[in-house]
Amino acid sequence: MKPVRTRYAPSPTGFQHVGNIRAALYPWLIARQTNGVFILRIEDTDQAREVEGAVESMRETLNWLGMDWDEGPDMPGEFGPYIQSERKANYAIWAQRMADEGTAYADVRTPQQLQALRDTAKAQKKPFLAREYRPENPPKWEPGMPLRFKSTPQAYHWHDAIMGDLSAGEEAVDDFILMKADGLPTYNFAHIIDDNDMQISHVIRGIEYIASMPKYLNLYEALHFEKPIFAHAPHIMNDQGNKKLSKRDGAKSLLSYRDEGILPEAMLNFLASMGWNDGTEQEIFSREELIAKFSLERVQRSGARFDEQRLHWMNGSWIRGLDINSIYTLCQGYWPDTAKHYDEMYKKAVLGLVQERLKFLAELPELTALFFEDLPTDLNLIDANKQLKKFSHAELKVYLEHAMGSLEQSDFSVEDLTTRLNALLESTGQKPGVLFSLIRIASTQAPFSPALADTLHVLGKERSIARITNCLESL
RNA sequence: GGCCGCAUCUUCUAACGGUUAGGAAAUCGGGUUCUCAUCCCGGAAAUCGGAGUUCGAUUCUCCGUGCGGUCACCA
Repeated sequence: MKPVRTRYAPSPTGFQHVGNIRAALYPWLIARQTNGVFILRIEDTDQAREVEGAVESMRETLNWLGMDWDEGPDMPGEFGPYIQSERKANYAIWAQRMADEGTAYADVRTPQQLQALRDTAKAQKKPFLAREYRPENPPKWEPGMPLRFKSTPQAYHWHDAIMGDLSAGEEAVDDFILMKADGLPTYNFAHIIDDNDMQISHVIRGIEYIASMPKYLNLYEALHFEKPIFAHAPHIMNDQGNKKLSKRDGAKSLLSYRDEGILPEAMLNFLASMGWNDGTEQEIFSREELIAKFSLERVQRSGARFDEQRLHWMNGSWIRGLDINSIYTLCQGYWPDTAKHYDEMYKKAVLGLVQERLKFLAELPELTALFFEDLPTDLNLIDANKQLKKFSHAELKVYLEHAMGSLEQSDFSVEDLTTRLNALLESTGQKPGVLFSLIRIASTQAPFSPALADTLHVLGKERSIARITNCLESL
């Protein structure tokens, strides 16, 4: 068995979104579970589409997710360089060899001429096959001229590790451009040369390449290259389910999910479980479990729709599993401005109360504002409350004053507060829905908050009493 | 349009040819001494259609239909 060597080979054309990165996740998982090698290769043969900073942002994305690579632009290996524009000499050698052998020919026709041919075929309702329009006396190929593969039409049956047994007729095999007029190879040529040079064992990529497989298979044979294992993963579709996820279609950068406070573990879990499961009812998988359990054979053959709600649920689940120190570290940078005057111990106490409510870290300010600043008294909260609106302000004031009497005696430990709150229920003869709502609103001025005794405890005696006094004055 | 592929609740999905078609998200109802959330209990919710093979089909075959991908000197 050949050593496992997989690769992720993005083009530096912009940020990485959910669709792209899943094409990196599968080969990474395969490499890691087999103690194989994961390679990062930059496919920058289309200079026109290149975007400044794209490589850096891609690197940042992979780092965030903890997807490390063993060979790449910044990790020299014995098969480098790992940037295609630096491998021109390699392609030139193979191009020359094919031209000499006659398995490729110079094609100096202009794009306009080619397009005219296609248009004619289309007008005649005939499929256009470049191999049916080979130039009669092509010039001898020289670097700088477009070079076109001279295919040998035949039908193919092949196996795909995800899609299963596939086949296509010979009409799917055609001549295609290997070298462009700018001296650079096309993807179709470069990736096959590189995969061979780099001894890639598994070519794992998106399903958009499946239509080209017959052509690639034909080229492998012309080159006498050994074929790797192929695996084509279905697309992740947009939330309407009608298109593959793409930047044009509004797909978000993966880094923007990081910025919103999605945990890398959750993102990895989510990405992997869209289109894959281990056959059990397990939904939450750690990085290690994913590495141990993932298999291409169990990847779904149909596209999956991107469901952000499910991502949030999964992220909340990961957040709940964190210990307080970890979550405190992660929350740096997400606190409301008003939190800057508070110490670590206080913030950790607050986190303890809101942790189970957090779906993503950027929600922190709205969930915790009440712990860091006194919100303006808002009697609407009382008037709109379905338990409290039945009472007059005067009646509520009596209850609240009564509660104050007891709270002023409290040491504000959770235990004492709980005892007192319960006692208050008896002495007023009131339901918790009324009494606790009243105290909660008076002391937080927030539409919702964590459990009452816990909240009062963290807020502290001085602050709680002051807020209730304030509310009392407004009633 | 040609070629290739896919098809289970709204969504992500499970189910050696034999199951009351399972789980999770979302949603609805109830409980956990207030709210929000967590947690627990419960409800509603699916095999695209038609033939065929078979004692028996979500599962195998064929035909429709729908959806996706692809037909560049882009990847």
